[in-house]
Amino acid sequence: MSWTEERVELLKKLWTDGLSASQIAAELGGVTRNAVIGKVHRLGLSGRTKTTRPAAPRVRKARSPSMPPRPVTRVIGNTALKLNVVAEQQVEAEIVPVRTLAPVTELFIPPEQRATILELNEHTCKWPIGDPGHDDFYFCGRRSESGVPYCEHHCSVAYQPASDRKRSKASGAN
DNA sequence: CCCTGATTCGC
DNA sequence: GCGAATCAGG
Repeated sequence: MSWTEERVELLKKLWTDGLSASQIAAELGGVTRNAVIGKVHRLGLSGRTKTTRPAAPRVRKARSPSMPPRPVTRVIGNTALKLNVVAEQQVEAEIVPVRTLAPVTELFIPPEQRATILELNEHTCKWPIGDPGHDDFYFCGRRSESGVPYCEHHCSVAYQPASDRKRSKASGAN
């Protein structure tokens, strides 16, 4: 493929939007990221304005490698009641499908990095994108550390500290 | 190993 | 001008 005026314009737009060379290459199709970078230099676009994020989004590591973070069930008073309390909450959790995280601005995932559920494995990010049941539903599918369910970006989203989320203060005690 | 952009150099 | 190969870095 050649650098038509259209493709150059799209390249300029995506580059100044802060997409990486490989993402742009995927978007354009028919070119490699090397080609994109080469073109960017020839156009004199290199050295993006400071809006560029540091390569990969830095994230804190998932705490315990084996055990995913989980809301702690606090037991006040007679700890002998603990098991019952947990059991009740689990039952409730099954019938109340809620994602309480605040809406997140999704990354742009190039189409060829996206994964269907059948393509997920221990090395792929399992972050769902879109609505299940719609045909535009897919999973992030980027590389994740072995055994870690999400890529770096979605780890940082999934394990976002509670202090960063919108707080819904429970009014009454209980 | 995954990724990033930068540079070189034969075509 | 183009882009694969390579380099340097996170």
